[in-house]
Formats: sequence, structure tokens, C-alpha cells
Amino acid sequence: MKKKQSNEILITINIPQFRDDLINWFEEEQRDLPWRKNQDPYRVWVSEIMLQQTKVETVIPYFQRFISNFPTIEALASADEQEVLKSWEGLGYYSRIRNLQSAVKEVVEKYDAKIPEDPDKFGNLKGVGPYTTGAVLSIAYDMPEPAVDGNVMRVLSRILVIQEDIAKAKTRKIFEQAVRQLISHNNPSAFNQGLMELGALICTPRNPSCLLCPVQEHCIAYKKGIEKTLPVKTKKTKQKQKTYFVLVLEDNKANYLLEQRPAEGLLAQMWQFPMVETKEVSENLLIPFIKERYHTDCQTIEYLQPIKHVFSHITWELNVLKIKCDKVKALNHHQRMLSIEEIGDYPLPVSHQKVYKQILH
DNA sequence: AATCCGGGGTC
DNA sequence: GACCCAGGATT
Repeated sequence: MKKKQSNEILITINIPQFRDDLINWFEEEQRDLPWRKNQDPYRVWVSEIMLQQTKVETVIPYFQRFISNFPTIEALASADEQEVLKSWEGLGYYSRIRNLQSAVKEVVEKYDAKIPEDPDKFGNLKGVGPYTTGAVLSIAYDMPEPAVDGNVMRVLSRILVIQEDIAKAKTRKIFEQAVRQLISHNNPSAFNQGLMELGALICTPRNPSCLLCPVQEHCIAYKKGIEKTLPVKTKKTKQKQKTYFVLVLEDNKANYLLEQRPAEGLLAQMWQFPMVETKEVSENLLIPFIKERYHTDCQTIEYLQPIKHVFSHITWELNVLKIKCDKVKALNHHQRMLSIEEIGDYPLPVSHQKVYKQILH
């Protein structure tokens, strides 16, 4: 029999009082958000995936549209993959939706469309990590599981004065242990959501509103006047830059060549106007390059507005060329010749929506 | 443990 | 620009 190690943290605040203050504040002050209308585990799950690294205000319209398009777990499981991807267009981190649809299919097949209450079963689904497991199980099923995200680490680092670097992966476990000791078993949902709501509304990164804080009297960092030094977070990655030509190839019927990106990697399976890295081909060799790769002769070339697009880890410099040709043909099933109207049905990353808007005029 | 994976907002 | 955001998968 394996010995259970507890690794309990010494917590000196008044835990029952802290729970009450936090939960009472949350019940009073929580925002009226669409995914808080009920406890439907599917809706909670969808909202938690959308909210990963994404602000509430951004998510709201996407959530409404998504639930209206795919109201149930079965609807999402059986939906067309491209249509689902289109519903995520502009949200970013597109692997989230691929993983979610994959996970939802697994729930339909293995668990009879019932989202499992077992943290191990739910947590093993694609795209469901430690945070999402705790969030969905506590909010939808009232289970006392920790849901530690960036908000929770910031809030608890201040209240308990935890100085561990929250950029390090293993630090999350410290906060999970803290939550296990703090969480209300009476109302785990309001407790977890209260911590996150507090982080979003009061205990903000730069200028926390400590004077309005419902748990100010429990906050050790505030008592010591060090709340702004927390949380401790190292990090910073220098980001690379890449420069491309974007080829808007237009044939004599005003159709445009669109191609689908590979199934893996950046912007997987999204559609775009053909891109060529400038390292591959210099500007004066562009015309022969296009003839070789797309089997067409350029007639006129027009420079459109260049686009700078910043990702979290890359910056794209896009030199956009509108090139009129007599005939252009799709060469494989990852390429299509499409009218302006048809392009609107395809999932494009924001960088290429910017290109699309230029040719709309 | 470090890197990849989007996009929008703030200061 | 730097940093932040209801993170997870991959290497």
C-alpha cells in the first residue's frame, strides 16, 4: 500500500471566515455571464476551453454563437469539422477546438454522452488539463477540486504570500494544495469561481483594488504592503520574425486561389492565400517561381497594404501582392479557386482576414 | 523544463 | 514594446 503524502501547507488565515467572505462576495457581485445561466456540464466545458488565455469580453459572442450552432454534446460530436473550425475563427489557439471536438466524440462513444464526474476520466480527454478538470467538475458537479489558473495563483500568492515563481510548471501544485486546504466543500463552485472573479475584478495584476477587496482582512501581502510585488513571475522569450510574400492570385473570372494549411502546427487546417517565405525566393524571381509552382503566367502585379501580424511567439511581416493571371487552377485538394463570397465561408486566421478585407474593396 | 500555439487589450 | 489573459500538448 502506497503511503499517502500530504505535503500540507501551513496556512495561518481564518479559513472558515475567508470562505464565507469570498463566497458571499461572489454571490453578490458576480458578473452576469452566459455560461452562468445554468450548470449544464457541456456549456461549462465549452466556456472553460474558450476562456483559456482569452478574456471574458472576447469569449461572450463566440460562446453565444457556438452554443446556438452546437447546442448539445451530440450536436458538436457529429458536426462538420470545417464548420466547427469556422465557429472558432478569430479566437486563436485553434488546437483547442480540434481537441474539444475529439474529446466530445470520445464522451459520446465511451461514456454514453455523459461527461464523466471522475477527475481521472475527464482529465484524460484531449485538451482537458488540470485546470479545466477542476473548473468543470467543481462548477458543473459541485466537486471540491482545485481549479488553479493565472488568477488563482495571483490571488493566493498575495493572500498567503507565496513567493514561488508562477512561471515554473511545478509551482501550480503548491497552489492546488493550498486550494485543497481552503476550498469550501459546501460550495466548491462559488469558491473556485469567486477566486477567479476576484482576480479578474479586484485582485488585478498591476493595480489591485485592495480597498474594495472582500477578503482584504485575510490578505497577508496587503498587511505587509507587498501586494504589488506578487506574484513572482520570471519569463520572457524573445520572439522571432518571419517575412513572407502573400500571393493573391486572381484569375480572369475573379476567382482567388486559397489553400489549406497543414494538419499540424501553427494555424493548423486554417485556410489562407498562398504564402512564400522571402528566404525561399527573392522579389525579382517571384514571377518564374509562381509559374513553376502554380503553373500560371502573371499579367499584372499590384502591391497591396503590407501587414504586420504579431503572434505570442512570432511576428509576421506580410508583403501582399495582388497578381492577375489568365487562368489559375487548384492543384490538389488543399487548394481551391473561390469567389469573393465563397472565401467568406472558409476559416481564415486574422492575418488573412486582413488580406481578405483589402480585396473586398 | 522549455517551447509551441492566437489574438486582443492595457499601460 | 512588455505584459496579461478561466492552459494544454509536445519535445
